Amino acid sequence: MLERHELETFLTLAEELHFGRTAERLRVTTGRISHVVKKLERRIGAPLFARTSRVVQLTPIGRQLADDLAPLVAGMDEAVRRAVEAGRGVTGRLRVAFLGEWTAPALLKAVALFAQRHPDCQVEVHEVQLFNSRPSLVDGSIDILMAAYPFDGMACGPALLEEERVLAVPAGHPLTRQESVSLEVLGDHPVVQYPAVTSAEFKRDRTPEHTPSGRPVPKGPAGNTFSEMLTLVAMGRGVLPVGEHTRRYYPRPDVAYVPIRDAPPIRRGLVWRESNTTARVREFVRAATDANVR
Amino acid sequence: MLERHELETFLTLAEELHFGRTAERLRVTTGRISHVVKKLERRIGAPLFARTSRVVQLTPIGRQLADDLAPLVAGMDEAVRRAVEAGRGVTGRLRVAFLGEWTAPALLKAVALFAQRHPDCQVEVHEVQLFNSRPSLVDGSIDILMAAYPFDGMACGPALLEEERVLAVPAGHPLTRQESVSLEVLGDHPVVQYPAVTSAEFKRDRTPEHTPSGRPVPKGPAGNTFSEMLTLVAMGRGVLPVGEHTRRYYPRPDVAYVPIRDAPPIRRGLVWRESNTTARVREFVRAATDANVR
DNA sequence: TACGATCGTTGAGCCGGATTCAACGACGGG
DNA sequence: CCCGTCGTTGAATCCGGCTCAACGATCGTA
Repeated sequence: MLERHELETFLTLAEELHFGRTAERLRVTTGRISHVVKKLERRIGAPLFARTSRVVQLTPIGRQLADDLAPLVAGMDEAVRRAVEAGRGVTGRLRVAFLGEWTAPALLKAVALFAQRHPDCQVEVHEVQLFNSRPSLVDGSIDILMAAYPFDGMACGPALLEEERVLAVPAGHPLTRQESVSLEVLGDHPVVQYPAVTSAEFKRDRTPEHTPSGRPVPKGPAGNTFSEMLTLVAMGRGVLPVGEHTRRYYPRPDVAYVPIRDAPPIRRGLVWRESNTTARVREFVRAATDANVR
Repeated sequence: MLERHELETFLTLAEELHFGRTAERLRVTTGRISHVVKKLERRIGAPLFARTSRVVQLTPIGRQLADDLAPLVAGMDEAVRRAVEAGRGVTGRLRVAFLGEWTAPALLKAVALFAQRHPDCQVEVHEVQLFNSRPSLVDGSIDILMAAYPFDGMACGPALLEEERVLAVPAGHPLTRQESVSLEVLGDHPVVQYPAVTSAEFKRDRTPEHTPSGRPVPKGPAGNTFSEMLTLVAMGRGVLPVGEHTRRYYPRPDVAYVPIRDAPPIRRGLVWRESNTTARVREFVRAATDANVR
């Protein structure tokens, strides 16, 4: 296998047939060209160029080699160019998705800014559900997802949305008489569980196994979708800490919400497959940050 | 354009999917692999491998690049291999030729030894004439020629045959009464000239323009072939210094030969195009030397 | 014919990047 | 919980890519 500089030197000299011009094109000295060609010829075992101080020409072996190598080198350049375009270029297509329609506005602001900055890159906006959000990222059917943190095993950008947590309880539940509750109350009621497809880390964040003081939290039944989980709450099968947006976006007469005073806010932002960290993705995250963080 | 070590590192890792084995195969440390891959990824602008400390896999961009590059690199290796085979290998076909049948035995001894040493290389023996000897070498229709020195612009091996010079004169010429003559006598008689196709250096060696003492040598007519030149001598149009083999191989009753006492011997050996210095050629020259020089 | 201009060659020497080395962090399994 | 396996990281080292300057060969020109 030849070194890059050997390939470049040989092919350029084969094209120019002149040491001076070859050296100039490659930004080196003629001495370098001479050395490299000589070493190549020693390696091949025969002269590649027939040269006097007046004229340089390819020998038959040299011509054969040049004809063989030129298209291969061009192909390599093209392959690398394509890879760089895929990785560094901000063109082509970018598929972004949201999970829960109430997060769509923030995503659309990001899309607008990104589209303005990169008119050559086509953006598709999709919606995914809880059950297919991770598979969509893993199989590449979407590039970026606006989702709630934590989102295990994915790269994530800065938080774009924050909201306080509230406790969903059945309408008329005794807790509704309080202004706010502490996380400690989770030790006193079964807590509805997220479905198995969500990550352990996510579940620990939303439905902890212990209260701040260390008491175990009784596990209630699990739902397959968020609506199903709220229905379980309405049925009196348990309580569920949720974001306060739920008040507005899931208005149900059979469920009431009580602020949780000592829980950190829920953060949301963009997540994507680590191995899909292309310039497109980085640029979209930057646009989302610029558009949503004042 | 990627460096050779980048190509090798990337493709080997894409094959092994394991830093340790890749490092072992390439005889470097794993740190090196890590550095090179990281630099490549910085250049491409996106991850090429998705790696944890347990598993290494290609990203889509990495797979695309590997699939693109692998056949090109294989093609380059193959092209270089072919060139090395043409330059360094002693196989294929070698065309050797003699000029003047009396030199054939020395050439055939060389052919025999070469064929014994390199049974995989087919040798063809041809005969050329004065007028087409140089063109045959230049256009590649023969690789090596057994010829008299000097042979301008060609590479040559060690002298294989030496012979004393004699002066060809018309039968009954006054010089035939002498045991030997000096080169000085060339100043006293027209000298038959070699044809224009022969090189200036060769003509200076055979038909000098000045005697050793500096007197000019009168130029006689030129012949197109050696027989023609001897005929001019027979016709009394001039004299001609020749090798003593002429006595035996051109026995003519109308030409006599007188030894020249102060001329260096005529040397013959193998000549070939400088740009055709392949291993085949070098090996044939070596065989010829071994077979003919005691 | 001597001179200058143009070109490729050569060998010594310098410098930067290729490579190593050793310490470190991450992850799974017994 | 510790240990073994793996990949990462940054400083140190060293080799080879490259320059530089002198040289030789060749051709046009005064």
